[in-house]
Amino acid sequence: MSTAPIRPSDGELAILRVLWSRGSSTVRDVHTELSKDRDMGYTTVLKLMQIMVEKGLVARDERARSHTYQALQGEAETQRCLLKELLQKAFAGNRRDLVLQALEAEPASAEELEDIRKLLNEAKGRAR
Amino acid sequence: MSTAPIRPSDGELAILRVLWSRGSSTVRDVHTELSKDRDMGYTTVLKLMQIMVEKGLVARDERARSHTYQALQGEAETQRCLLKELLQKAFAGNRRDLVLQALEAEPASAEELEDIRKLLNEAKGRAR
DNA sequence: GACAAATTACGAATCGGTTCGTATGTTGTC
DNA sequence: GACAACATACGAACCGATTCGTAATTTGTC
Repeated sequence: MSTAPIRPSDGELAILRVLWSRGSSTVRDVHTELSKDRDMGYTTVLKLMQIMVEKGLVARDERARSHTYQALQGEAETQRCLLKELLQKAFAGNRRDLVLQALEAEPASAEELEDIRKLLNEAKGRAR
Repeated sequence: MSTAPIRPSDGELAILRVLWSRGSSTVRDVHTELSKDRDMGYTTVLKLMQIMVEKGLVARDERARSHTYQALQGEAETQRCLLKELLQKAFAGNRRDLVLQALEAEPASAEELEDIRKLLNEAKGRAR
């Protein structure tokens, strides 16, 4: 029923991240939030969000003078989409290698590893 | 001592993949290999590989008439670079979530999970 | 009502990546 | 040597993403 997730660009992803964490937000909200990291103009964010509406990435509520936007696809869904793409392009579909590099990217704490081990056990329950 | 890995574009990554698997190759070699999947002109591949030389992604041996190219950065190194980038941009640095989505992207076989579990144990040995 | 502040709309410049046509040079064959 | 096949070099077009300036509109304040 739901369509396949749309692959957001880097800029779009940054905006989605804000919408996921803040929920419905105005352009000003998003711009304020993003300005903490990067340095971008207000209308740049506005334009990007307008494009995202066209693409179906976000919905716009125009009832108030300041339109509010909300993400139309979930965070996990989007992450999976991007990860799948990288898995194919850079890892030839080999998930074992991907997890390996994820663990080696930076030293993992014992706690972090324990967290991941739990995930693995849950996945094992579902495995065929 | 070695410089940080260079982030290859999608096209460059496809070429690197060929160089990693075939070793030193000519433009023709790479073009033949890539033509199995996509449909791209010979000079497109040539141009791309020339640019990669400029960027320092590959080295070119011009002694023979058909120049041969070889990758200057390793596969694992490049994978880690790309993964790290995605980890920051899409997962806010949360590796647990990344592994979670990797496992959920497609159902994993018990064998695959066992493979990954082994990785985890090795990482645990190194953890602190 | 007049003015300042905030907001949306939109065209245009720019940039990196990609693609390809064409020019030019080299090699091998008859 | 002439020709065909193949190689490199390179400019140019194109595309999506990004950025921003400017205009037009609405709102709030005095």
